[in-house]
Amino acid sequence: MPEGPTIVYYIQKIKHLEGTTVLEAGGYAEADRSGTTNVKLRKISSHGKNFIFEFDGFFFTVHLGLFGSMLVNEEKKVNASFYLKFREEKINFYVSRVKRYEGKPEDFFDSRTDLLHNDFDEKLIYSEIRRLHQNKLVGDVLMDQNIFAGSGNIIRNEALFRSKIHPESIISAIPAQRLKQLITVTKEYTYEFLSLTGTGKIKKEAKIYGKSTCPEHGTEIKIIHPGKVKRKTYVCTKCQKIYHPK
DNA sequence: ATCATTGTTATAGC
DNA sequence: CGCTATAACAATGA
Repeated sequence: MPEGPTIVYYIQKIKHLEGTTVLEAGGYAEADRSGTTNVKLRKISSHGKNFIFEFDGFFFTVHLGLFGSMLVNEEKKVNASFYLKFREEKINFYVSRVKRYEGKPEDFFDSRTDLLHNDFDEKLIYSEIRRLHQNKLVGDVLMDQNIFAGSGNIIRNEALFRSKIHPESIISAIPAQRLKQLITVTKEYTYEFLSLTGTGKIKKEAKIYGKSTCPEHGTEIKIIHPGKVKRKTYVCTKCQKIYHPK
C-alpha cells in the first residue's frame, strides 16, 4: 500500500531491467500497448506515486492506488492489471491503473515537485503554496499531488505533527518560517518513510499516525476528518498549533 | 463476516 | 463555471 517512497522502493528492485528488451506488455488494464513487443525499455523512473516506464517516443505510468502492489517473477492469485515480460524476468502489477503518454515524461511531470527527486525545490514549493493555496487548509495542501508529489496520508500526518502545526490551519496565517520548516520536515520524513519501507516498521515508528496518546505529553490524540481530503487525521492539540487569520 | 485502509477519478448537484 | 459531496473501483488483513 503505497505512498511515494513505496514506488521508489519497488523501483530499486527492477532498476536493473532498464535498457533491456521487453518481449511483451500485457494485463487487463485498458492501455494502448502497441509498439511494446521486442523493444528496449529505455528508462525506469518515478514521479510521486507513479512508476514511469519509458520507451522510444512514449511511456507508461503505473499507479497503485490504495490496494496496488508489484511482484517480480512471482504471481498472485488475482490477474495482473499490467505486466512487463523480459527474457528472464517479469514485473507484475496488481490493482493498478496504467496510462500511456506520447512524448517524454518531462513534458508532463515537473520533478521539482517530487518529494523524492533530487530536483525537489523547497523554495518553489513555498512560493506555489503562497500563490495558489492561501485560503486552504494545510492538511489538504499536504495531500495535493501537484504540490507534494508522493505525499500520502501517513506522510501528511507525521509531517504536521513533527512540525507542530494543526492540520486545520489556514495557509495564509502560517508564518513564513513555520511553513518553510513544514516543507523541509515533509521531505525529511518522506526519506525516513523510504528507509523504513520493506521493514514493516512504518506504523511502529510513526509518532502520531495510528497512535492514541501523544509521545510528548501522553495526552489524548484526537481523530478528525477535516477539509476536502476527508482522510483520517490524528492531532495532538497540545503540540500542534492552529493558525487562523484574524 | 465485517470493517478499515499508505488513493484517485467520474459524476451529480447546487 | 466552480465548488463539493458521493460513488465507484478493488485486495488484504485484523
